[in-house]
Amino acid sequence: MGEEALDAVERSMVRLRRGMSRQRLGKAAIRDHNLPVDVRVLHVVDVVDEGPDRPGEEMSVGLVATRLGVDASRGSRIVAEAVKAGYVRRVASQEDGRRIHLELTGAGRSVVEATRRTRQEHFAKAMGDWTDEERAEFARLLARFVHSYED
Amino acid sequence: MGEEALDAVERSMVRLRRGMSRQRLGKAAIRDHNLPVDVRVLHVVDVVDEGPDRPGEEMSVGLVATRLGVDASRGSRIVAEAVKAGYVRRVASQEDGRRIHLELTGAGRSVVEATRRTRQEHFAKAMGDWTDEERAEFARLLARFVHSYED
DNA sequence: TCATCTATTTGTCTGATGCAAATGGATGCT
DNA sequence: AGCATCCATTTGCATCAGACAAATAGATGA
Repeated sequence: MGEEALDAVERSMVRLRRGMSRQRLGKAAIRDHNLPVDVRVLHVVDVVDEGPDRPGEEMSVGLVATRLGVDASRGSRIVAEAVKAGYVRRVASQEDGRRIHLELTGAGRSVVEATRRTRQEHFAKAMGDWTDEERAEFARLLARFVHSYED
Repeated sequence: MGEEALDAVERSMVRLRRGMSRQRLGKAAIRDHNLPVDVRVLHVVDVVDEGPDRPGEEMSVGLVATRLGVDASRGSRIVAEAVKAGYVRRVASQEDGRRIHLELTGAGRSVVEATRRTRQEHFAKAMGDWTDEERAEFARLLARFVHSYED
């Protein structure tokens, strides 16, 4: 049942993953493309923008680390970079002195919007000759897939 | 036009990418999960299994490097690992002494099949409650997406 | 107050990776 | 033929990401 589809999805996913990880830009590329900052910083900005898992919760260094799939210490350093770059601000929790809320700064918000727009253009090009129905269906199925996949 | 769909796709892709790169298994995980070899070796095996870009062409170290999105030197080293692990064999080209063909060994082929099966089960679980039509449609659109995306 | 727990930071070591130089065969020109 | 040049691959070297473990610091409960 759906053997072919499964096979096709698997092959596509392998290639997609490769295509994505190929985008890791080194320092040289960053200089050449005149990017504002390191890509890792952008990841942090994205994560902070996504907000906490549940309402009431606050963005923390630990949560960023979890989302990025890295060690807490690595998370700490990456967040420090983002802060130094001026895209993320640390706000001390009033309730728990160990905890630190992370917020986007104005600059951070612009970066989020800019990168999101860029990515969207990129994807829009990939789906250039699709019908609206196909785009909508793909968006729906992909979201569902990602949701299940994250377990 | 399709603004929402585009936004949804973009967000899903960001998360998917994170989920995928999170799977990078360290040495410890390999030991714990009792994996046969390093994950990088598996990537090489996958690439070699996919075969060359065009018929007539042969798998080379350089092509593997390109597919993996790494430097030629890195490619060379990773291929060397795969060879050492016994999954890939170097075959000297009879036409061009500089060139080396890469082939899967029997063990390499088994690894490809095993990992492919594992991944399929993984994805099958993620699409467990989908209809056959949805799976087929997703497979179709995803393949199309990946194809365009690889430019 | 002390013990313990948790979030974050810092110290340190390993390994991935890129860049540049070296190697070695192929090809073309004189 | 001899030589210059080119290209695929390999090797030397330096850098940076990232994990593990220890240190810090506030919170909480006995």
